[in-house]
Amino acid sequence: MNLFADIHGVVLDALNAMVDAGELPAGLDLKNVTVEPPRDAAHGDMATNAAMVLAKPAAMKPRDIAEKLAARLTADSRIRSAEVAGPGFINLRLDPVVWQGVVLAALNTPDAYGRSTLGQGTKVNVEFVSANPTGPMHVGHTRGAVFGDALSSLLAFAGYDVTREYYINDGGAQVDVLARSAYERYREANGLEPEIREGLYPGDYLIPVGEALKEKYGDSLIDKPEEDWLEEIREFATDAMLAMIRDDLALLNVTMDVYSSEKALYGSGRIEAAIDRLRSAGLIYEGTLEPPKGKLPDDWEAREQTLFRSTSYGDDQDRAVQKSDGSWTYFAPDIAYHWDKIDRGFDQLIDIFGADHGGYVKRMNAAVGALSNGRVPLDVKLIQLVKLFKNGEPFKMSKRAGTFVTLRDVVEQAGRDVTRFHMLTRKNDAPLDFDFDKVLEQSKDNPVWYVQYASARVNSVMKKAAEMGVDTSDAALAQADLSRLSHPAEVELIQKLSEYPRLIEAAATAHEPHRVAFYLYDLAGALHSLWNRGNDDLSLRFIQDGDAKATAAKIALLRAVGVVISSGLAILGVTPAKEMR
RNA sequence: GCACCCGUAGCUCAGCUGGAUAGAGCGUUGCCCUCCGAAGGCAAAGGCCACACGUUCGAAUCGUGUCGGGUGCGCCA
Repeated sequence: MNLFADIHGVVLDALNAMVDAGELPAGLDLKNVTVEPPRDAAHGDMATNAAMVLAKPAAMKPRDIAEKLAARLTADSRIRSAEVAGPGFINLRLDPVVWQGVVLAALNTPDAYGRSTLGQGTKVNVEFVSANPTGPMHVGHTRGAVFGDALSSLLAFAGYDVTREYYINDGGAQVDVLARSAYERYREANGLEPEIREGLYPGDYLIPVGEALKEKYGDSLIDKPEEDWLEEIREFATDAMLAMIRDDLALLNVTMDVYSSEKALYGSGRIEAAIDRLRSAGLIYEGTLEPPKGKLPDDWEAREQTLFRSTSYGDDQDRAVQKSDGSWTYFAPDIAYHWDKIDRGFDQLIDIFGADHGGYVKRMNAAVGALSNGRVPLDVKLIQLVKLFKNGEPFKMSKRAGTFVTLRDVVEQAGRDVTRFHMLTRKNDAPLDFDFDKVLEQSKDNPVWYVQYASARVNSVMKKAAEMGVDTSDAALAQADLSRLSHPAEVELIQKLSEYPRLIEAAATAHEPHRVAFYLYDLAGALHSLWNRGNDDLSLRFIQDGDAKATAAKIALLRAVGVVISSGLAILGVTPAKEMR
């Protein structure tokens, strides 16, 4: 149930009826007609801009359209009044029964309220994290992981068929570095002094890998040339790192549907096939790139290489797919990988990158556009940095000193729910502050706590009501006399609930899960506000001593709020709190 | 030099893809609570939405330009 969509439908029907009656010309484009909540409550419950949008194409005065439309709208039983205001808005006041219907919808189908068919089963692939399998995940990955997972849940809730996918960058030189680093730890496990040279990964996390290697190979690889062990150790170490990454993701409750390997693309002919496809479209050529502008690398020299004509698809310059020595650039398998996703039948692709990879957005868009003939849209979401703080002081990280903060550190200190929620309290392309103390603070300026507190309050009152003999099952509450929820403060809360389905669709369309977090904060505020009014006005308390009917109605509202909070938190991957401690 | 992101209250940020008098938290200033419906409540002050043009009935939102901040910029991943 989406109230705004319903009323939007009423407006459209009325407009069509006006066309039939000759009050409006035929063939008008109605797509800009909207129904939205007004900013000012004095403007009623909803407003439509129909008259203003249609005035010009219909060659009529907005107020003339508005008057006629308003008259028709009031014929609908859900609309109590429709008045023309300002430049041509029509302000609608709804019958109270309509608001009661919102509560009922939440009670009748708690798992479905807010769900949308917007996606219509569109197959969407969300690729995220895709951290190099060379070490544990750090804070930066954490934000990307939470964002990707929440976006995926949001899209699924909005009716899309979502696949969560991780692209394993196991084909490049960095996994060789991993192998060499692991080899040193293997030597260490065999009682030798490890030589962690500059450029190798010094982290302790490879020590157990070295020990596991010793268990498997004994000392048989000691003092052997690299070509004898590199491949085996690389595979062994990559597997170990991937297992570690899976464990890290599990800490956040993130589960991927598909892991795709870059390495598996090599030698399979798929890279060649992807490039050939571009070539047959005339988008591959041999050429030399202009030297980079600005600071010129001192060892720069012009070389001919195989280039992708990404400028045909909006990129600033063409991009190399093959190095001058004939081997692939990292971009080539990326092209093949995205083609593979297109090939698997996805209708939409979403990539989630760190903001430092912003320079690759255009070329990926170019590649996907070319490979799918424009059929498959790619939306690349960039995730900005997370700045860590402790007690308001910047928390310094240094990879070299081994003091970089891992995902595990964050989750162990802040907790999964707090971490997840807080990571979504900022738009993805805005930098995020993460203060280990503040996120655990119990105060109104901590959104996590504020929303959880609302959830706990709902729970505690429900429990109390049940103890007093109120039947708090959804079925029983749905029978309550909801017309008793007539106080403006109560109606206001219901109106907030009515916006949820609309919010879901907007957030899903924009690929912005943070909107759900902000909405929940708002909703929690509305609940707390009503709660606080109960301090002064006893008639607004949820439990009305000696008035079972009033209590039932108020508990029904409270439960409906609980339903929406749980629903929204579920999208964010956060477990609602039952009590605060 | 070019591209992308950003510029909204003193601070940190929202702003529902173009709607009416631009919002929240913190901070500031007043009242109130301190009877566990505890971990605060109510209210006020605070804005040329960086700037300038343009599109539109209507712009924080869209376009162009300028200024300021961040990021990236041959074969590295």
